[in-house]
Amino acid sequence: MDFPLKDPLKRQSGSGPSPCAACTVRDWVFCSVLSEHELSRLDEMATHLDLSAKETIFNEGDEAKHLFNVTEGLVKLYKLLPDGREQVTGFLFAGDFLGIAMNDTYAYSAETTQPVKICRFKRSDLEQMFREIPKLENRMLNMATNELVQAQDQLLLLGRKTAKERLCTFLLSLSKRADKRGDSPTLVSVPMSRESIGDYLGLTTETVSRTFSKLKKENVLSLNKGGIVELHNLDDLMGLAEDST
Amino acid sequence: MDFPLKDPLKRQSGSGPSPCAACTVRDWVFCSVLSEHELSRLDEMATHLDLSAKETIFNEGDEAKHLFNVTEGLVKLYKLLPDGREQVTGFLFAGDFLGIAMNDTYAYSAETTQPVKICRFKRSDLEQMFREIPKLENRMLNMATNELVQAQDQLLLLGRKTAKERLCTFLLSLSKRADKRGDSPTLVSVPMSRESIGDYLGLTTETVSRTFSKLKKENVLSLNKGGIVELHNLDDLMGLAEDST
DNA sequence: CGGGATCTTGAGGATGCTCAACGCTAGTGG
DNA sequence: CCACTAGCGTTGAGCATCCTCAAGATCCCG
Repeated sequence: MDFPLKDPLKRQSGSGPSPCAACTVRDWVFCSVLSEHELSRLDEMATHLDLSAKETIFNEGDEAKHLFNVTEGLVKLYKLLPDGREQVTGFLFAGDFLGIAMNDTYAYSAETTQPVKICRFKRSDLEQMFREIPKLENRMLNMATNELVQAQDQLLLLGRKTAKERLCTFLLSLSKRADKRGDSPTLVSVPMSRESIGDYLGLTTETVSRTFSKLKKENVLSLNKGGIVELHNLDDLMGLAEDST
Repeated sequence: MDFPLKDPLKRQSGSGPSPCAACTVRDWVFCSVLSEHELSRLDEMATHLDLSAKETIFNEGDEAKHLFNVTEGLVKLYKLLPDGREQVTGFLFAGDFLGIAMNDTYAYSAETTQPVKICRFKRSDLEQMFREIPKLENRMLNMATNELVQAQDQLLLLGRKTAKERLCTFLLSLSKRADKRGDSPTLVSVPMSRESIGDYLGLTTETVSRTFSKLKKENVLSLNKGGIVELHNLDDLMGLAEDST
């Protein structure tokens, strides 16, 4: 186990005195239920970190001392089998919370895929805050519930969908997220590698690439510059995501 | 959508005046954090139901009015694709809680596999109780967290494991549950059909059956009468569950 | 003891994987 | 500013695992 964040001060982001108040993703995250006063207390607890691409945030099995909030960039969560096979359990974008699925140790590894800005909290600090602010605990339960629903959708995908259905489902979910952020739902940024997509969808790099090509040929999408995928018809895509016949 | 439990009184179990106090699974479920007084209040909220095999408890998309506690039998949770493909997201045994993964509507369907005894609570009643008893909400968050960890293990299984590894992982989890209940971890009851196992593991009935036969031939297990599987060596099985080479 | 459902086994086939080569692109350093 | 290169993406051929379809065996319940 390595502890890449052992000396966080060196890498702390140089933001102002109260980063939380200026946080661009504040309304999307669990902070949204807090008052100004509570927020400033959260501020004191938070360590703000800047990470570059391909850095390990923590490893599966590490003692779960921290919780995180991603404020910028892309984080990959994954589990490994002894022989190296990898299953990506999720991608975290700006505004996503990290650290729900765990007891005393992390149940998966977390690694940056792109440069990332992240707020780190001591677990004990947050748990103390939960006890004092019940609505915060309630918010956490809600978030856990949502994650569980998502995980179950992913079980259906991995257990029963074809390669084409899997990729269409994935693109659709990226589209929905983009829409929620206020970005275009048809010009979607796909910032992760083919390999990571494969590890998320239970496929190989090659099958992901081939399936992209097939969808391009069928005029479902275009592959633009800079990892931008243009989705030609979201309704069609929704059909393809559930039943590719 | 059908509502098979519309007239619960007809089917209420004939237990004594305070079934919760006599509940055989009490210590395993969320009730365990409650005092005697709180428990009797829970009693008043609960409806105790007896169901036979293959009954629908609720369907995916139904308004989530109730939460449940299974006290006896076996419940199957599943999701369907439009063309009928099925993914089982979990099996619930005595002591398991039902209703975590949902917001306003159920995210999956629930159906009895064997005759089942179940306690039903109105969601609004329980939520009121959560507000009054924070440790209950905390317990729910814990349970949700555990389910999430399990779901992620299942993602790894469905995305990256071979048929043999999947079946061994499944048998091992049944063995662990049996052990926790105080039953033998090597003489494990497998009360669900090959088809349900397949729908849980992302395989077909035939592949499940063939894989059982293969494991039998390799002397990993025996298939005894009455759906009892004898596991010959749990350590070997743990190896096979992660790496079948 | 009979019969329907479940389980097992077999043969053939399809989807997705492996191995391999090639093309593209972005980042680097001259 | 451009050429180089390493990593990533694409495409192809052959193959393995698991699926489909089908028939028989077994179990369990009435």
